[in-house]
Amino acid sequence: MSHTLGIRQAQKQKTRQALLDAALGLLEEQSLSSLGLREVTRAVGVAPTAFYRHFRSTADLGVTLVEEALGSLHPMIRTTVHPSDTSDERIARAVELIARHVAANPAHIRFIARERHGGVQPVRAAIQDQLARFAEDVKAELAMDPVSAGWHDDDLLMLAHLYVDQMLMTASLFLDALEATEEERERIAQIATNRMRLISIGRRHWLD
Amino acid sequence: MSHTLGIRQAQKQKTRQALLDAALGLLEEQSLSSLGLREVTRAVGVAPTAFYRHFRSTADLGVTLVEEALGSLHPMIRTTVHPSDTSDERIARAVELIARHVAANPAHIRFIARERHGGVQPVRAAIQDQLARFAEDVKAELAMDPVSAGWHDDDLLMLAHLYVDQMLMTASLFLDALEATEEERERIAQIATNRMRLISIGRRHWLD
DNA sequence: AATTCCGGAGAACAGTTGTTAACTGCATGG
DNA sequence: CCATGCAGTTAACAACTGTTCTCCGGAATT
Repeated sequence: MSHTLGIRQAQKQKTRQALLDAALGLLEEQSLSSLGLREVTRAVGVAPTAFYRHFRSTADLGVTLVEEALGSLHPMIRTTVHPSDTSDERIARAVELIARHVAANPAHIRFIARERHGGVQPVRAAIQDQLARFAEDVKAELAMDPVSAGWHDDDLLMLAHLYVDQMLMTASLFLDALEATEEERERIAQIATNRMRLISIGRRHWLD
Repeated sequence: MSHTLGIRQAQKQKTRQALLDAALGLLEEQSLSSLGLREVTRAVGVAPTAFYRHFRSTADLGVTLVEEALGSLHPMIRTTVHPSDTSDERIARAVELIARHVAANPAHIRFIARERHGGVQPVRAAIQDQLARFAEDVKAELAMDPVSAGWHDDDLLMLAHLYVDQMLMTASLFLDALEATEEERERIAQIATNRMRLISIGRRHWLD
């Protein structure tokens, strides 16, 4: 099935990835709406015009970055929310997993948090789209849980979105604490855990 | 106490406000990190150099905008969260109030949501600072409620931050639906209400 | 082996940016 | 009434931007 692509397309994808990586790096200290295409090509060491061989504009590149950052995260989300063990265990696992993911891919997370409400409409739309898909995933997993018996479909989706937003908030908190001490990060993990716990408690008593 | 300032300082504050207003308008379709000072002065109809009489940089202007957008909101927050009537009544009142505030000041809210994780550090810091103060306000009001008896201080602050974040999320949702139909906005209000309700339920059963 | 394809380079374009310096006119305080 | 202060102007600066067109070299195709 997998066709080893010629050295031509290989080179193309290589510079394309270099452009994406360079852009992601530059976006740590600015927003996408101020990212110039020359800036990116300069960072890669390539002519400005080469940019057009890969992206129509920086906004287009941004949409690709959204895909790169969130596209492969769906399985991760599903297994995390999957109702297998205790609620508290699940929460602890989720917080731990978020902390690891942020530490491993800080630039991607920062990009998403920044551009979710950023100044470039297509990118905003792409992020909203991915987050909505996350919410659908979460909803599907929540529906399997016996706790969700008797719930309205709308309320289940509401809760799913609440969880997704919470995960992003948590990620953003860890992001700000990347340079901080171990104790500080532990404190943040504790707060994030308690937030999730409180929401889960609300969930259990929703139908009272 | 109030000293009517001379026609000199009056004119100065007038153009200063014009700069702020023009910037806020331009920021509806871009991020602060891409806002140029010439762009702003051009929109006002004033020489580029005049900008320096009022702000050191666009980042400086941004910090002022944060103050303008959030500075006067503290009393509003306190009275909204104040434990006077039923929890459900309080929530309905809060959602209604947020909807009105967003409809009345969309640009300010958009600016805050956008720059909260935006690319300009001083502005980010100013927003975080204001939000932290909101959380302190909310915590103080929550502490008055008998429901909060026996709560740890940390958990009370955790809940306060959760409420603050929730308000901003709700505001952002209303923002995206400004152009939408009345029914759509009503649907969003319903979802936001349910989110708050679920959190409040979690709060009531926190000490179980 | 000859030809086509195409990622990237190079140069040039009109227009933009932030910042500087020296100025002008008018409200202000003595 | 006159001298000072100061908001805003004008002009100029080097540096930067996105985009177009033309070209090159080497991989891909025939």
